[in-house]
Amino acid sequence: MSTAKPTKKELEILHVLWEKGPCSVKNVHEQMGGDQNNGYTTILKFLQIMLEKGIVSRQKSGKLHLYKAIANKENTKQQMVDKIIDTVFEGSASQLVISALGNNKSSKEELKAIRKYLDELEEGKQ
Amino acid sequence: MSTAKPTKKELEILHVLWEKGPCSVKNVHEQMGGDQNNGYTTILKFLQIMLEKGIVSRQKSGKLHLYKAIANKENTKQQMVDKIIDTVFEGSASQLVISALGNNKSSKEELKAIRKYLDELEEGKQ
DNA sequence: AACTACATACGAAATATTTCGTACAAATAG
DNA sequence: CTATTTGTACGAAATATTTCGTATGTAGTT
Repeated sequence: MSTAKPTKKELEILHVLWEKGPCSVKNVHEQMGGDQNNGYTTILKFLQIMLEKGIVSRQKSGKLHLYKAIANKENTKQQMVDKIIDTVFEGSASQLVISALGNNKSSKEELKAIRKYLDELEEGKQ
Repeated sequence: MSTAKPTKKELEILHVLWEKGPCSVKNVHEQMGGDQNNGYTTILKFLQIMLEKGIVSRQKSGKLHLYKAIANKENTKQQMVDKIIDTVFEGSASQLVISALGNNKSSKEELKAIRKYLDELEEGKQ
């Protein structure tokens, strides 16, 4: 149906685009820590590949290109979670949830938020 | 610290080993749908690679080898979930949980199980 | 002994992902 | 005008993942 799953590096780039909105290659490169972490043309190449794959769109702005994520953050995350439920948890979302909470790092506030969300879900099911 | 993250195919194989316990190459191959899906030597090669990487151990049994997963299912899943929380959900487990339940496919029973788990967790926090 | 059945080992091809060098184009500074 | 700066395009190398062909070894059969 929708966009192919991003690779690890593509996901990093998407995070920048989600966070900052449309970016030039330079913007993305800097946001990702500059030459310390990636060559400039590496990022450029990725954005070009992602353009081909339909993961991002672009638009000329003066002499440079601004790249924009096509898929939104929520959908993409949703897809990735659905996939992990499928490949790792044999289709059981609750197993994933339990595993997610299993590291015991969630604060009381977080647990509360989840409970609230459960309430809303169950109301919806009536 | 622990085992390197398994690749997609390695994970498939691990699932078989977790499910069935120690297996011969043939067992794994068959469990994964036989020649329909993978050549016999493909599975063999993977098990050998996984042996090198320390993901599985093996033991001679008569003239064949029995391969056994070293990392257990729970730890491995836990690691993968922790990683996704980190790379995709910026460290927030509750965001992942909400996303996991967001596809609305969870049954009432599943939701109930989660609620119960939350109860246990919170008791533990007192 | 030769044949077959069932195993393992090894090397290498096919594909996907990641990285970057080099060439080229346009605008601007000296 | 030449040099520099700032940008894109392209090709190809490096690495990781996936797949399988071929060689070889060991029992058991005929």
